[in-house]
Amino acid sequence: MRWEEVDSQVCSIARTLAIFGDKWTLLIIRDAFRRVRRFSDFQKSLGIPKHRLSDRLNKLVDAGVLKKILYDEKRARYEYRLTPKGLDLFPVLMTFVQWGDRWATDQDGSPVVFRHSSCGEISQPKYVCNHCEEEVNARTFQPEVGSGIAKKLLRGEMSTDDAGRLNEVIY
Amino acid sequence: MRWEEVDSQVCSIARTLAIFGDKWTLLIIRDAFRRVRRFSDFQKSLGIPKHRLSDRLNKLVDAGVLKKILYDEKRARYEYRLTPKGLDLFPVLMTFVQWGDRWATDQDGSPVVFRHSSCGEISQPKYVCNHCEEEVNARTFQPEVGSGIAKKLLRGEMSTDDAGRLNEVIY
DNA sequence: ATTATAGGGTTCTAAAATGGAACTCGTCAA
DNA sequence: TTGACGAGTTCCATTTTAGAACCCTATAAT
Repeated sequence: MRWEEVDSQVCSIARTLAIFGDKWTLLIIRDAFRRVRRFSDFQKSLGIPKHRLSDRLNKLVDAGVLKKILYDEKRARYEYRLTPKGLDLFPVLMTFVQWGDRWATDQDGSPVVFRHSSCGEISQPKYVCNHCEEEVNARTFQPEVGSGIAKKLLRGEMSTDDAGRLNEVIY
Repeated sequence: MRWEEVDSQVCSIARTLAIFGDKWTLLIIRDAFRRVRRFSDFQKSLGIPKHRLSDRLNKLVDAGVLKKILYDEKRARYEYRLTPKGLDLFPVLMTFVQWGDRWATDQDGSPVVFRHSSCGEISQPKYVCNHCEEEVNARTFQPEVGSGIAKKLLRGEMSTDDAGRLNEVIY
């Protein structure tokens, strides 16, 4: 595919990357989770050029990941806040944190740790099957054709070739 | 920060994005999990220009995420395979899949579903606390200064200002 | 009343990243 | 001997980015 077609791929990873697959966007989201809300605060925190930030924020609002909330009517000033769609990125950020903690820190260790307010412990969350609660990994998880592909095959909008290799695949 | 400084940020998200924060890299990783291994197969699968693919594969090898395995001595042909460091990206990809399934599919639903071979069920994995096993979200997870920041504060390599807002933060 | 400042945007140019096509260079198979 | 394959490279046009300067409105300071 060409990059402009990425978001029309029948692949949730590709479609998600179509929104977040650039240098800055996920850092903006990270800051939003840290309660950064205003244009100038994002700019200070990230050091991103203004027009780039402006562009990214608008795209995230268009994508429904952030919403603008008026806080100064006269000057038309807005805060940028996570929508439910944006808040749902929490696991994405946490997997980045965990991977970075394991593979991309210096000798000082994890910059930040997380305390789970429900149990009070410092937690390293894990990714488990919602049926048996066992931790999952690439070897125990096999992809199968889902409705998103199956329906397109039925309607003849996809070739089995495109969908083909799925059942011989690790992940 | 400027982008070149991103990987020196004391932030695991920033450091992870320094490797994967571009259009193609995570799609290459996705394909690697799908057992795509050879240059031409990546190219066919992705439609990425060859020199771009070449560059990305080399960077991933340098980063220790992929390794080259000789499969044809005479012609010096290599396969690209995930290292343990690369395999550890599985949760990252799965969170992308889940977010995309929830927020970026058409009406046909999830393109791909996953069966957990341990229990035999179609699974929607969830992210749980490793102590109490409760599912986590932004509200129940509070960041605290970890050793990576604490040690730098002690050595005077960071200002409390940089570390400051951590304890009033959601995520 | 005048000036300064904050917040948010634009516009311009130079530098970097990207895409597309053509070219190379050993093998291998017909 | 010719053609094709796999894995690159090289060159050039296009797009994306960064950095700086400039603009505009409304409040705050003198």
